Amino acid sequence: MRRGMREVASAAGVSVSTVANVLNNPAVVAEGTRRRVEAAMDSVGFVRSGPARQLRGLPSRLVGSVTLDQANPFYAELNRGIEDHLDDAGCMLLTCSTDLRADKELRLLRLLEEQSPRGVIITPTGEEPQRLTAVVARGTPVVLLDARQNSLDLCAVAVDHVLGGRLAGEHLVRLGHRRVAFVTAGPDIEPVRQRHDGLRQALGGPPVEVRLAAAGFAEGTDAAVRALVEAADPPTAAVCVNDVVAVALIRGLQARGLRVPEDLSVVGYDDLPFAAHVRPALTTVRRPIRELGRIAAELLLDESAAGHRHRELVFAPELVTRATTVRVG
Amino acid sequence: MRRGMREVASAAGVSVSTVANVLNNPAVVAEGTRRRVEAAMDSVGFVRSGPARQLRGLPSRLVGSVTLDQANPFYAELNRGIEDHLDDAGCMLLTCSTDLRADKELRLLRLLEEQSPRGVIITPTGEEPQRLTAVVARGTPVVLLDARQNSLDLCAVAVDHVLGGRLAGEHLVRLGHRRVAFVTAGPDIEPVRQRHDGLRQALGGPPVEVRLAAAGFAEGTDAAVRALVEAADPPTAAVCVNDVVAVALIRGLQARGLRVPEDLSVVGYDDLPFAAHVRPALTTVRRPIRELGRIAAELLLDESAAGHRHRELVFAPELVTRATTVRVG
DNA sequence: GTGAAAGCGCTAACAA
DNA sequence: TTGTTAGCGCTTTCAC
Repeated sequence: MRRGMREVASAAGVSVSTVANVLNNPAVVAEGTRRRVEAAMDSVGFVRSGPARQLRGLPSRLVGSVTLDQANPFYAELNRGIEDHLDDAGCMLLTCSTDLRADKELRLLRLLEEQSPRGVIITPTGEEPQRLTAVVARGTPVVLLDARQNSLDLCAVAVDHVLGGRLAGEHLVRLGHRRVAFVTAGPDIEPVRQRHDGLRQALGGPPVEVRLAAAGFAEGTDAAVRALVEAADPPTAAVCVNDVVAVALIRGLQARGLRVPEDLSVVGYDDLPFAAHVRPALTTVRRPIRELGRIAAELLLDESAAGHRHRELVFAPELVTRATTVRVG
Repeated sequence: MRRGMREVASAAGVSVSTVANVLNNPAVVAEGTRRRVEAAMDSVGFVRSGPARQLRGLPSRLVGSVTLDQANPFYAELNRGIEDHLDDAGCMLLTCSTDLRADKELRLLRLLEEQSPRGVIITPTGEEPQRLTAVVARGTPVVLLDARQNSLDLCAVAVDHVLGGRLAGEHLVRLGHRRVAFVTAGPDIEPVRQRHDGLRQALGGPPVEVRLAAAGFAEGTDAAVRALVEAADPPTAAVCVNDVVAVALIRGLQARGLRVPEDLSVVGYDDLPFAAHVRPALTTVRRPIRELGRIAAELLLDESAAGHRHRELVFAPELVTRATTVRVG
């Protein structure tokens, strides 16, 4: 069934080392022999064995990507960026989703390590790096995504979320908003806290905090929306932790007969492809998602290069003004 | 750096085969020895080598997924379904994107084969199965996704797109529409032709054909939109090849000052998560995307089971009526 | 220019 | 109950 170098060798009437030479050192083999071997490869349907090469200690062509959820459009886009860069290098991407569960992350990292990948790009579920410490100690290169490097010395690709939160806040302040909510869903992981901090800086004080019950498009928004609009001194604007939450919020507001932006201005985060296409079009904070993935892949592949030095790249997000924010009295 | 069974063996003062027994046949090894070996595994940081196991002919834990574009929300969702089922079986997913290019597909299939995966789940770029024939002949299990099985005898997970097109068409006919357009982007691959056929059946005649310049959310819609609305006898409704195209169309219409659904009813396809959240909310044809992925993974893993018989599963899509379609004069 | 041989980490059949 | 051994497909010296 599976034809290897041995089959090629016997079909071409040469030894396996000659076949190996054709593959790895073609200059050294005679023209005619080379042709014969190449023909034999075609006719037997030769497929080089990656596992065997790895066993010999050659660099693996596999790279792991550990995100929160590859179905989430943000991570899907990110993975595509990673894939694009890896593809140029003949490498392939193993994608996995942790669902923000530390135990699943741990298990996935183990599984990944067993494939002896060239490295792993990870959006960590938590800040404590114990899980990663072991992986790093065993020599698997790790690139952090959307997480600042901490005790571990690693390459990292990050976004300045403090700036992102500040951009959103300053925009609203410029429009005259004074009471502003920060709307999240799910746990307060580090990037979320940073956005919160930035927003607070811009407002000169803490925002009103609102938490939706789930991260999905329209799940569990009702209670949060009610809390938001029925507050004693209701906010006039809301900064959301991401575009998905923003859309869920807008939908919840509309369901209660409230208008965006007239009754509440809303700012998203990420500028996912759909952000420009919901109605009203979403004002949001953009980060260059695919580029983030590409750079992460680049850093990872560079780990194996001689004289590699770990680097941390921080991207600056930018405000994209659309139709969900307006000036307030 | 990387600690294997040998290191564990010497740390525990046993032979490698005893370590192997602890791993593969724990019942056979003495309680005390087992504990000693397990302790040694922990202390040296043992990671089992997948490549070495594969070399020995054990089943691979890698599965390839070849889609058009993993950043596309449809395929992202699909891959998540695949991942979920694979994860239960301790397998991992290699995702790659062909961008509908046959040459890239071919190259990716080669790369995948070199990893000797347990199998490959593929949304083929074209109908000619030559590329796949070779893969199948070499013994790699292949499951077709969104493609009917053809000359090759393979497992396949498909959606009845003729029915899908018909559902969209019948809905519009019920609303009194007579002139209906079919709006596509990109090449007419088989699933697209099937939707077209279904629509034609419902209409009792061919739809007006409109092709957007690109598949992206809002790219190149302008000319197509103009052609659509400036036709001598303009259609009153449009069935789109997918939700992304539908949103692009709606946006193009709105940009020209036309209203949906008053000036044109629009039907999408897929019911992607955002479909319910664009405004007006999209009437569309739903298929159970994640489930499709799960089943595909299930079929693939079953290929290695004794007595496996190839199966083709066809899912029926269903119409989801929202706000982009209305009754016409 | 070509081939023989050793060994990567593991498993499985057999020996002790 | 544990150890010895051969070999999976490949690369890499080193001889020829």
